Amino acid sequence: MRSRARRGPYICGIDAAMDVVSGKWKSLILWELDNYGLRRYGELRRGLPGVSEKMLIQHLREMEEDGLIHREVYREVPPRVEYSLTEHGKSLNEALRPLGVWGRERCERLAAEGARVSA
Amino acid sequence: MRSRARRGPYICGIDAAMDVVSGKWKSLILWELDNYGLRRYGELRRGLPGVSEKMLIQHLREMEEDGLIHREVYREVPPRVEYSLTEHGKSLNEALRPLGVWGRERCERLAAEGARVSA
DNA sequence: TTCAATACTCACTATCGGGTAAGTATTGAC
DNA sequence: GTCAATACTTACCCGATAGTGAGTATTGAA
Repeated sequence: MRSRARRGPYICGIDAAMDVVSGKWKSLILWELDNYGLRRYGELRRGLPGVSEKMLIQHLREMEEDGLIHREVYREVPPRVEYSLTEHGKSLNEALRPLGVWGRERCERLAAEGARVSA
Repeated sequence: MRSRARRGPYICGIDAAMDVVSGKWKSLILWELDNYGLRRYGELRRGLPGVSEKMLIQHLREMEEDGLIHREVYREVPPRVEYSLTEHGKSLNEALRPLGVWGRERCERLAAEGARVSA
C-alpha cells in the first residue's frame, strides 16, 4: 500500500504545508481535535459525517507520521485510542486560520451571487 | 472534459479556500502574478519549470472562473494575453502567507532531522 | 454459545488530477 | 511557399486518491 511519497523536496513553504494538509478530511480532523482537545477514533468518525473508516485511519496515520497528531493507545477491551494535536498540529491550525476567514468570505460572496442569480 | 465541479456547498471556510487553491501549480501561479504584477502566458510557462501547457491553461481558466485572476487579450499577431491578480487573488495570497511560513519552518525541521539521521 | 463494542485491516473498484504529444489559427518575414 | 512566434486545444494514458464492503481480535455480558 504505502501512500505518502512526498515529504519533500518542496519548492516553497506553501508546497510543504499543502503536502501535509491535502487530503479530503485532514483540515476537518485538525479542527475536530483543536476543538475537542482529545478525541477517540469512533468520536472522530461520528464527528465527520461521510468519512469512510479507511480514509479516516489513513489520514490519521499520515498526520501522525507528519508530527501533527499524537496517538495514545489504552490496552483495554474493547480497545480505546485517543488522538490529540501536537504543538506542530496546533501551529498549523493557527496558520490555516486566515485561509478559513478568506474562505468564509468567499462563501458569502457566492451566496450573494447565487441570490442575485436566482432572483 | 469539464473539470471544476465544486464551487460549494462547503462545510467550512478552509474547505472553500482549498477548493480554489488546490491544484499542483495554483499557489505558484498566485505567487508569480503577485510578484510580477502582469504576466504573459509564455512568461508564466517559463517561470514554472515543469508545468505542462495543458495544466497551466486549465489552472488559469479555473482561477479566472473563481475570480482570482484577470485575463486580458490583445488581438495581435502573434497573440498576446496578459494575466494579473484581482483583489480576491491578492487577498487570497495574503491569507496563504502564514501557511507558507509554517511550511518553511517544517522544511527546516525536516532538514534538521535529515541531518541528524544521515550523521 | 453468541453477541456487542471498538478500532482497525484488506481487497477490489472507481474516479480524478495530471502528463505527453500532436494539432490549430494568424500573419509578417524570408 | 514556408517558417517562426504565440496561445492555446485535443486525445489518450497513467497513477494516486478515495469509496465499498467484508473480515479480524479481544473479552465481558446475556
